[in-house]
Amino acid sequence: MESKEVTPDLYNRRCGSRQVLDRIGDRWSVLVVLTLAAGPKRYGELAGRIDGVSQKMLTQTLRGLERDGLVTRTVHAAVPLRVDYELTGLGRSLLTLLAGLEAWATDHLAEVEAARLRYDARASA
Amino acid sequence: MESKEVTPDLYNRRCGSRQVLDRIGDRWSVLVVLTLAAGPKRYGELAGRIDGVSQKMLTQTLRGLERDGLVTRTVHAAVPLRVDYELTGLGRSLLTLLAGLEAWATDHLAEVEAARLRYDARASA
DNA sequence: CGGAATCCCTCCCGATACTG
DNA sequence: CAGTATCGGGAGGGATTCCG
Repeated sequence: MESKEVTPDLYNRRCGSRQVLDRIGDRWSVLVVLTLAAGPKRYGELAGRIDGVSQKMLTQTLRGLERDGLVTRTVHAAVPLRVDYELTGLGRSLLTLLAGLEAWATDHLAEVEAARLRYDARASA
Repeated sequence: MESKEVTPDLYNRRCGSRQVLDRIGDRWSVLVVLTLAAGPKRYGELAGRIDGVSQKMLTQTLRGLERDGLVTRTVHAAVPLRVDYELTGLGRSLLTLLAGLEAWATDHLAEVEAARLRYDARASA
């Protein structure tokens, strides 16, 4: 039998918690979840809001989030077709943390950029 | 002049905050920072602790973190060579958030896995 | 011990075209 | 409008070898 109750080990690549982290680490997942923070959005709205994402990656990301129970996908049988995506309770619980990351990125952007300049100056010296 | 105070837009791929998020989103960066939470660690200690990371990726990740001002690299001129890595103040400020992610991954692992089973069952039906 | 450099291959992702 | 299918380039990342 495979190990199980050995304290979820993020550092073990076979541990599920590592896989969860991998999804969070996905470039687009974070942006999609944050975009859905304000409420349900249509596919096209997401595509328009998130700069640089291809339709393929957006679909793939949404499927992954849906599979993990973070978003729901609702098809409205109309013409033209309409599909809404919305955060689940689980998704919203993650949203809190991701919003924290967004805030951190914004708040410390200047420090990070300053550090980069310093580092690059040294490297070229 | 380039724009500046226009509210950093995470969704714009050219915005620096997006680049910061990309680094956070890096698979190994998160694990390295979390590993350094307990205090300074040698290169070899990091390599041994983080399952699945190659020496190349570990070095590359550490360079990136150092460049962004999240960790410091200290060389002790001894034989054999000894190099310590340690979180900076900036790194520790991020650590708080990452620890939150780790906790989330652990706490909601079961829910995510359950959601996956449900999704996969539907998909194959 | 802690890297740097090289080779090489996978698979991520974007662009395009087609379907319901 | 909201996808699926397919193809191809390129970067990411592993294994190996050599250096200080």
